[in-house]
Amino acid sequence: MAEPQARLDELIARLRERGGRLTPQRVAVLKVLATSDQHPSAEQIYEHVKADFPMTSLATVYKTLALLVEMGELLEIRFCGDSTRYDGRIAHSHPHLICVKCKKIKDLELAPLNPLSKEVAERTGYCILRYRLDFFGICPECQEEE
Amino acid sequence: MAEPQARLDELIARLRERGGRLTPQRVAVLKVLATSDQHPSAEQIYEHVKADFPMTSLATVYKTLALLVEMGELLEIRFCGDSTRYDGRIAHSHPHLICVKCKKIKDLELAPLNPLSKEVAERTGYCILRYRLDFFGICPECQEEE
DNA sequence: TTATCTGCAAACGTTTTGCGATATA
DNA sequence: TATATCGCAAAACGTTTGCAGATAA
Repeated sequence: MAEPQARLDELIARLRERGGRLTPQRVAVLKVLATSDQHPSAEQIYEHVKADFPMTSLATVYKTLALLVEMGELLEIRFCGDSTRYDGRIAHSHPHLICVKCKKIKDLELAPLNPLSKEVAERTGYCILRYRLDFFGICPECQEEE
Repeated sequence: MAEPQARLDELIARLRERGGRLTPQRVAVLKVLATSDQHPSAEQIYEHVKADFPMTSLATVYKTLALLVEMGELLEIRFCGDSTRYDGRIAHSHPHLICVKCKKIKDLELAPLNPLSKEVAERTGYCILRYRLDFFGICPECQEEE
């Protein structure tokens, strides 16, 4: 869990290193990603960005997200029936806890699976790039509502 | 890894128990699911089914898949940028190994994560329903091509 | 016989694209 | 100034839906 400001600075630095331009729209997207622990969708990011930057388009949000994913600075979380959610605060593989009712996504602190990744690589001959570990369930709040 | 025929019989039995009708289109879909270890997409299932059943529609394939998912007899595997893939042979949560180049999906035999699920449930108060553990990498064949 | 299921075609939501206009470096 | 990036609107894509007709039980 990087500090939002530190993470924002990091994202800006990475983009600059890459020779990318720092347009206000992009910085606004980066700010949302570095700040939010809600694992927002593209649409949600767009809504946030529009709040203090009304002339931004959804297409630009998507283009920025695609760029960051390609740079390895953004994790995509896609699960069935819903739009892709993004984790820009922690860029390395880590487990998530997803509520199937309210669609809330939380980061989970667990022992990293890197040793397991290594074992899988050795056993299968695959070059493992990343993993996804997601637990699907019902959060305490949604359990109460039932 | 259930025997294809046994798994097919099982799927048919479950559908019958549920009061569902065994139309030829449905049985053809079940057959593909019980037989294939390729984790096919809806489109791929449709192509297979059309081979010996040309008057089937893609909508019917989707409807049958949705029914089986709801029954808990089919696992959906969705990853970014691609269509949903289905695992009808092993219905309980289990890890997969996905090649990001050729999109091949293989079942992985690992110690089950049920103890970990339990730990997560206790620590978070969530009621855990299932999990997904997917390793993304490049398979030996695709590594050679590079 | 009748409720479930089918095929069709249109609708849907998300994401991507092509373009001429704009603004960063 | 040059070119990366922008907003727009249209297209693409996978998936779902409504409905009239067909069919399994």
